[in-house]
Amino acid sequence: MQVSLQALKAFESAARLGSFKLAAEELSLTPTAISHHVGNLESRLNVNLFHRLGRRISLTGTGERLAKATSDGFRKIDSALEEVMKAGSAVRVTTTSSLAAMVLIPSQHEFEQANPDISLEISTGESVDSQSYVIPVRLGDVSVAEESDVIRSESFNVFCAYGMQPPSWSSEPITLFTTEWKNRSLPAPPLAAWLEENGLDGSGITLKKFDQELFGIQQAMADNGLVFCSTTLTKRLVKSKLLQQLETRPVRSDLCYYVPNKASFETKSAARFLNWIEDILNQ
Amino acid sequence: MQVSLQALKAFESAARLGSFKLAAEELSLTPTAISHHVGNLESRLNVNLFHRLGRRISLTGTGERLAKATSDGFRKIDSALEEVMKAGSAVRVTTTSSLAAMVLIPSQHEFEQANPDISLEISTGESVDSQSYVIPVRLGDVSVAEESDVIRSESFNVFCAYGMQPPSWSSEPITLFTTEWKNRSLPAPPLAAWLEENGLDGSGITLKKFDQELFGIQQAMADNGLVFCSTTLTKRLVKSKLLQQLETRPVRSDLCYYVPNKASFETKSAARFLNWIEDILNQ
DNA sequence: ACTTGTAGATGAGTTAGAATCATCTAGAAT
DNA sequence: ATTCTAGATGATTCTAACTCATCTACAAGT
Repeated sequence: MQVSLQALKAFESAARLGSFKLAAEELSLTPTAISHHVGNLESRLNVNLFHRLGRRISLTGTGERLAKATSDGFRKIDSALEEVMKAGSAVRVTTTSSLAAMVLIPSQHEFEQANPDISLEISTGESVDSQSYVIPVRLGDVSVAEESDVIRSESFNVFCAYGMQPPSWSSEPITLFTTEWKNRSLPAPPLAAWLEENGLDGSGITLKKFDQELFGIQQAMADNGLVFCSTTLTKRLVKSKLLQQLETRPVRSDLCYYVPNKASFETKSAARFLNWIEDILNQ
Repeated sequence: MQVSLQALKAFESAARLGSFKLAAEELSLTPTAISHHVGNLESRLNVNLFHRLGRRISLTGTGERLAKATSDGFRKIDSALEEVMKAGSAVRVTTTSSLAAMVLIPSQHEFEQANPDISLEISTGESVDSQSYVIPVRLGDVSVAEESDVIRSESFNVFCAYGMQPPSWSSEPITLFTTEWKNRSLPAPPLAAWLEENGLDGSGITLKKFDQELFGIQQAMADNGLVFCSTTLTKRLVKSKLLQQLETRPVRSDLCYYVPNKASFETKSAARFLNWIEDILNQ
């Protein structure tokens, strides 16, 4: 290349700010460096870019044209770069309220401790800014998700508050919280399969339904009944003795957590997050 | 600055060409340098820009986005630069047919000998590409042109072919070529003033008019008569003994050659040309 | 008119980082 | 299996970018 890009950057800055001194400050250089760069540029192009009126400078016509183009060009490059840098330094995740509240947010601090250079942002609901660079962790049908995108297949079981006496299924009346998704295309929690697996007929059970697993789990923790829900969401609560799993056998469901196009996330931060969450969810 | 512009340029080139090797050729570097630059960029941004499939590379999504923006940005800068460089290495001049044919073109070679780094392009008529960077040398009214833009005030006199006997104004019938500009707003050649200055009454003179001085001068050189015209145009012909000036007194006119906004031409080439032509025209 | 301060130019000297070289690896072609 | 090509990696070299020291020109106080 004929002229150096740094010289152009120096010129662009000086042109925009109307001063070598200010340009030097902006680029963390000395005014001398700017002067050299601009001089170099002018002699290579055989054109005066600035009028020198003693110690005051002003753009020539040619200078103005060049400045406009370089400013536009560098601005374009800078903004793209900023985008990419944002993507590299932070991981943004959207997911369901339940996974966020029960798993991600409680573990957020731990992740950031282990990865001090990455800031983790967790949000729920539809991502407002439908930017790329946001990692969606979705709950969906295993048959719909790409196999390689799945990070956790869901099993279901029944849980109660920690330290409670597990109920005798036949005698007492039992309140069981479960979930009915707003989104009807999602497979329902496999309650029937679970009853069968555990030889129960479900008589004496009063079902109460929420549209998010989160709420049922909270009810169970408050000892207002049992909850039939995902083992993924409860693992942490069981470990920290806020919830206990009944001595029943869990059943697999058709639900899974998956990240669409998991392999398409190129940042090292994203890769670290994805490895981490897969570890967390699968023990 | 966080990332170096040269690294971006290397990346842009590699992305566009799909190969480090080709990028290296384009930028006159070694493939190693490209590899280092891209690697550096990736680690600074914490993002993979290329998939490495063995010895084949392909852009990641992020890489593609960044490549698009950088390509656009650099292209913009490059094209502006090219414009400016063209302006710096060549001088383009438009002027009247007469000045071009009688003065500029005959001296063109001399100018290029003296300024081997500058190529001089001369054209006549309206400049088709009304680009800036073209220097118009106009013939006009001194009272219209800015004083500082004037490069030559016109004087008029009568000329004949070299070696001819100057006519005796009273006895013989005389053919005198003169000019009537197509553009009627231009001051006419000061023939009346010239006759008065030289104590002649004009009887016995047959006037023939062209719309360009050029033609009258050619007629005179072909010894078909005398020509009343600009001393500027004929100076060279007189010096090279193709034309001779009569022993009459020249008269000043309101015409002049001028370059609109002469001071606005910032290239060194333009400045050299303007100095040179001013020298030529004023001896 | 004489300081004083500021912005930039200029030339010499220093140094960071950019490029190369040497070496290595993986895949493609023969 | 061998060879060839494209790229990665690490050590070394070297250029050009930056700074420092010095100088000039102008502007604003005093």
